[in-house]
This record gives sequence, structure tokens and C-alpha cells, in this order.
Amino acid sequence: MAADDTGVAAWRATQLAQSRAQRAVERDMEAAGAVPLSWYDVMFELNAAPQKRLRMQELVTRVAVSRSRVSRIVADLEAAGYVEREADRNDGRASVPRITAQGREALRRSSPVFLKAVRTHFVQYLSPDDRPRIAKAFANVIVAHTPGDDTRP
Amino acid sequence: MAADDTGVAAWRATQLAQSRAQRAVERDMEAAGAVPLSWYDVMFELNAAPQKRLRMQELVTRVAVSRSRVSRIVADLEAAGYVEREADRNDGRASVPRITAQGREALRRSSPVFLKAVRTHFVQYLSPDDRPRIAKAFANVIVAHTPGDDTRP
DNA sequence: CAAGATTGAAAGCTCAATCTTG
DNA sequence: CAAGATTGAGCTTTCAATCTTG
Repeated sequence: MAADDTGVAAWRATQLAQSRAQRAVERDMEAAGAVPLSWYDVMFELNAAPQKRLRMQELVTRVAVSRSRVSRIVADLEAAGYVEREADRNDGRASVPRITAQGREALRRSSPVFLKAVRTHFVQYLSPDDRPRIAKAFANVIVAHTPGDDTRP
Repeated sequence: MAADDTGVAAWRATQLAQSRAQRAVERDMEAAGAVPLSWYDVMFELNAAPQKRLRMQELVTRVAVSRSRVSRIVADLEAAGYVEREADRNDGRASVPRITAQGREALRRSSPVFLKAVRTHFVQYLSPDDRPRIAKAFANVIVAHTPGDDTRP
């Protein structure tokens, strides 16, 4: 039990730091007239993808919200003109959102706000050593919770 | 900008790892009939406090949810008999929840479930070196977002 | 009138059910 | 009948307004 202390401490620190920093970033983005953080995350992933598009399933594995939430965010982005849905030639079930020129423009405008907010509220407090270390450590947690790797019923 | 890469990578990894691990822990606790994670967090902090009690304001600085959310959680805990509210002799405005014997019992029962879930879904994937390092690094983020330290209008 | 705390209204998010296609 | 995705219903969380006390 006592041997778990540092593990539980890491857990609690992660919860607190993440929730506080996230709320601060969201506030900054709203105050600056940027897109909401949830929109930003989705558009960022689409923009980084090979053809500026991703199947919904792929998208879900890259962002921190549930499948149904992603559906609604993409619907909102589509209504805003930031995303268009394409069909997959090989699989009619799939829905493949792609970021539009307008969407890239919105992303471009929001990007400095996002980067500054993340730096101000989060990155600034981590030593340069810690940054890649944290990214790498958490990558292990993430893959463990990514469908396909797990022992699932 | 390129110099920020590791910082942003740390940000994204933290968001993903935290949200996935938290949902997994919540599922395990519910499946095992333990108290919800949000209840557990609040009761844990009350139990760790000097007199097994804490002013609402103090409590808010120790958990990862908003002031109003803590109000509602404490109300629910009170309804469940896990917490009682006391008045502060020196300040009639304050509300001072204290964990009851029943609450401590519930905490005791849920504790192994919580610890196992956190180990299984989170701690296990961090190297023993990383654990205290992450806790320490994020402590800086947390204090920066704790009222009183900040330059606030 | 400021500070501690609660509450009403609304937004965010998820689960389970559903729809569609392989 | 399984897999990809969306949707309806409902719980969770927050924001802003309110109530109470210093």
C-alpha cells in the first residue's frame, strides 16, 4: 500500500493539473474569440491527417471525448462550414469528415491563441526535461486504453 | 514555435491519458459497487483533514471540480449520511462539512477498489522514476492555478 | 458592499437504442 | 447478424444570479 504512494500522488496531481489548466485554456480561447477547445482538437487532428480527413473511428482514437460527442462536434463543425463529410468508396457505412479551407482558416486564426494559452497555463511550469518525459510516459497509458490493443470481451 | 513541440505534445498526452484513465477507473468503481469517484475524492480529502472536516472553500482547492459542483456533491453525501455540515463559530457564512463514521466506512470499503483501478489503468504504465517526477512537475501547475497566488483583478 | 456558499438554467457529455450497410 | 455511425434521453457540470453574513 505504502509503495503505491507515489503512483497515487501522480494520479491526483494529473487530475488536478489537467482540469485546472484545461479550464484556463478554454477561458482564454473564448475570451479571444477563438474556436472552442473541443472544436480546435478535432480540426487539428483532421488537418494533420494524410488527406485532411479521417474516418470517425480514427478520429475518436485521437481526441479525449466519446464517440457520440465526436459525432455532435463534427455536426456542429459541418454547420459552421469548417468540415465536410465524404463517403468512403470501399465502405458505405463509414463517414469521413474532411476539414475545409474555411476550417483551416479558423484553425490558423485560433492556433496562436491556443499555443499561448497552453504555454501560459501549462507548459511554462514543466521543466524542459519533463516535457518529453511526460509525453512519453503517458503515451503508454494512452495505447493501453486504445481499442484493439486491449483484452476485450 | 517548433521549440514548443514537446510542450504541446505533453499537453495532448496529458489530456488523452487523463480522460481515458479516469473513465476506466469510474467504470471499475461502479462495477464493484464502490462510491462514485467524485464522492471518493471529496471524502478522501475530508478524511485526510485535521479534524476530518474542511471549509467548502478549502475543499474546492483540493479537488478537480468547480465550487458549485462541490456544493452538490456534499449535499448528496449528506443525504447519504456520509457527511455532516457544521457551522464555523468564527464565521457564520462558512459551511464546514465533516465526514461521518458511516462515510469513513464507505471510504474504507471503496479504497481497495479505487487503488486497484488506479494502478491497473494508470500507475502501472508509468515507470517508478516517472511517478514522483510527474507529481512534482504538476504540483507547479496546480499551485499556479490556485486562488491567492495568482495576479487576479 | 465584499465574501462564502447555494441554486436555477443551460450547456456538455455519455449510455444505450437505433439506423444503415457489409 | 456484426460494424460504423448517429440520435434520444438523461445525468453531470458549469456559469451567473441569488441568498446570507461579515
